[in-house]
Amino acid sequence: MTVGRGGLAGRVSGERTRRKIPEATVARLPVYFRVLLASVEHNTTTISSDRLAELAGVNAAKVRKDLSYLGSYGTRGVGYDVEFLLYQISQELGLTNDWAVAIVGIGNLGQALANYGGFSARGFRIAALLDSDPAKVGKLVADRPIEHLDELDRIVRERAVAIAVLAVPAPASQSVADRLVRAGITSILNFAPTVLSVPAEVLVRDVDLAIELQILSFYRRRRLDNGASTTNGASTTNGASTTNGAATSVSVSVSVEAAG
Amino acid sequence: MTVGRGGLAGRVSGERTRRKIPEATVARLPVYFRVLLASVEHNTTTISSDRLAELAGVNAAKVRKDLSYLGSYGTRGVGYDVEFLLYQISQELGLTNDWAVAIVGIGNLGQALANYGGFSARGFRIAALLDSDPAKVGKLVADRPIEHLDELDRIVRERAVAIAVLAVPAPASQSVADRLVRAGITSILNFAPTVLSVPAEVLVRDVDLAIELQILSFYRRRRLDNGASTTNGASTTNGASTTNGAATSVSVSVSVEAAG
DNA sequence: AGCTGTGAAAGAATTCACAGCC
DNA sequence: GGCTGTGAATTCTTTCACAGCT
Repeated sequence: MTVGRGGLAGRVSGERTRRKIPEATVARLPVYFRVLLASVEHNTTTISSDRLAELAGVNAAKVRKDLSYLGSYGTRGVGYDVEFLLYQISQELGLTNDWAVAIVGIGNLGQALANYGGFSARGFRIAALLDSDPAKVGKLVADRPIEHLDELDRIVRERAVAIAVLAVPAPASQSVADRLVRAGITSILNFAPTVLSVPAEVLVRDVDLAIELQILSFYRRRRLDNGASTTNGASTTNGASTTNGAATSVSVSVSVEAAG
Repeated sequence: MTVGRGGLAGRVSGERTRRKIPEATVARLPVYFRVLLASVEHNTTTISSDRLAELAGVNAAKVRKDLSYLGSYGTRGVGYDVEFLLYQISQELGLTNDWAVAIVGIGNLGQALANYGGFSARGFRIAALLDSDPAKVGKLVADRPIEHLDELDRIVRERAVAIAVLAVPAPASQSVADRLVRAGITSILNFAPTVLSVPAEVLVRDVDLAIELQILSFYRRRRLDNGASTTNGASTTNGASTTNGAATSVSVSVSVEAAG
């Protein structure tokens, strides 16, 4: 349990037996991670829960409680060591694993994701871009050729792909998901506005962009109705942090045949 | 309170005094809405909480409780009238308002959003595409010309834009947000991986795509650690529905100068 | 003096379970 | 018999407030 500060060096043993981290906390850890990443670039070596809370848009008690689940590595009177915190969080989120990710469906959204630099910076390596449109196969997106969906099995096996980002149109999403599962994928980030049915051992997380707009619309309407009272409703400034149940998804013009 | 079924006709009065809808419920209403929209296309006229729960990936008690906040419009022994429910929800979410939306930052993600048909289907009208890169101005995306960010004030005024979708790179996001606020925008859907600071009356909702992957990674790792016990962790099949605190954002290659 | 870590209190969300209506 | 609506019980999350270390 030493590992003071400095490099993100090896952890000591006895870490597997950590308490269960609440879901709400899990959802915030990536935000802290992002903020800490920015701080470390400004050569900040130490940060207080107050400051971190401000940057992340939450309150300080929450930050302390959240971080305490990682094991209470702060120093009273001082704060947290930024690098060590980063290490702790990346460890907890499994970002040290270098997950291979396949993006399936290279329409506008798929391209946007392929070009998004943030993934690699945060422990995810894009290992394949797949589409079922022959006209797209071979084209380069983010310096990588699009491959045909039929190659899925081989690619998953050879490149040890663990996570698939599903960015195909809604009507194709279930059948493509079925193929992903058969190929051995166990985690899917689903951007299609559908509820996928998959075996229990497969994790699915939904992101639906239209739903986000609808939620925004709800709170806007409520504000207007209530005569724009400032101290009301949810999420103001930054830390909106509204609980977002099942999220939505974008279908976007991607061509993936309704495979079977 | 008549308004039986059939057209989404006029509501009766006395609706402003409805109880406060919990945040968690607000986040799920759009999911129900999406599912109901699909059901109505299959000519389903009536739906039970059980069935709706299954389609939405949640449990039935939750569905009933959620819908009860809209006012208890189900029929015991029968279920809910699909069209009427759709009307109720769209009313509640303010989808009957036809909000004008501006997409700011027309990189890959901005384009993906512009081409996403789901918005208009759900009460949002894309009223402008803005970018600060002169090379992009005038180009057509989804049959609409990109306009220069400098036109913002005029466009917001003339087209009554209420909501902005911010899809610019992270470093530009705060300054662009400042401009949006000055132009009179009061709701922002932020895709940049930053915590924006805005006046209290402005609503911000964050979506960070990398964070979604990180959350997925956490649960995957935990499963593996625990020896893949099936009955554990969060979110299995469909209704992942993990609470998603402050979400993340994608920066994507969009060119918007750091205005200011 | 400053800031973490955490029990205990308060508040929200979920789930149970069943009375009540069709 | 089937299904809604909802209090009550339970579980999860947030917030408070302060003891305890540096």
